Amino acid sequence: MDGEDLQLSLSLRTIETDLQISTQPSTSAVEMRMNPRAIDMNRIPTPTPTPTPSSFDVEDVVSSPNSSGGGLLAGKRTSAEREEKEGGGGGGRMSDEEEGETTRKKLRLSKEQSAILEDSFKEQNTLNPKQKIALAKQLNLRPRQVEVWFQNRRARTKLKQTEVDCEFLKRCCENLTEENRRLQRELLELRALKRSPHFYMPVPATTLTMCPSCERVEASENQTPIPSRQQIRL
DNA sequence: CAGTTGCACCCCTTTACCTCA
DNA sequence: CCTGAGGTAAAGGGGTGCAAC
Repeated sequence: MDGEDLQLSLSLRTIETDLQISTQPSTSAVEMRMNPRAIDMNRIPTPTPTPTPSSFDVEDVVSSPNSSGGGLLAGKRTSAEREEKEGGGGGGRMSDEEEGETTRKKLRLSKEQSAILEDSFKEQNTLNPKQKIALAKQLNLRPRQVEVWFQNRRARTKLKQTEVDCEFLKRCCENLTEENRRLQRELLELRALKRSPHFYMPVPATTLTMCPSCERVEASENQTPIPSRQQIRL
């Protein structure tokens, strides 16, 4: 599935779930029960009287007049986001009064939102701007939130993969250590055998060659009584 | 054509908040 | 009820690619 297809499927899902979302409270009743203080940060902060769910999208999309095709918005600091920040949303310190109203609260994405994001991530772990906007609209989140979620998700994936790789290398290391111990033991045994007076007696004109893969010692006729370098070095 | 600038995007690290044992 | 640990949304900084000038 290429980007365009994903885009189409996302758009379709947007339409589908828009219908569902519109009939559902954005903060689940369960969440509110669990945390009565919870503010519904999943909703776009819209000026009070007439909440228009899609109004932010319009502003966001037009926010970057310079953007050429690939970069409608998101990324580091779009003008819309800067405005958002300066308007009091973001990191900078502000008065207590302001804080009470506009401080970014740590939101918890609803299970439904997380599930949809996960599904999208499974399809594609990066989003183009259009997909991001569509997904944001579908989830009733800001595009920047979707983008951040994908960034964090990629980071989590990478961390997990690193852990798996680390575990694999650890096992390799253990196996090699064990193999090393085994070879050391074998070496000692062979040295002891070499010191034994009967070592050369039974097979005077024969040398011992060990196959490194099957670890079998094979006796073979040899013209020279002295083993070559390729043969076992004791 | 090379250099500069602005923008968008990504990754990484850190911070701040939330949840749970 | 308090607290520390773990999870995670979000911020901030640095690097890179691209288009316009």
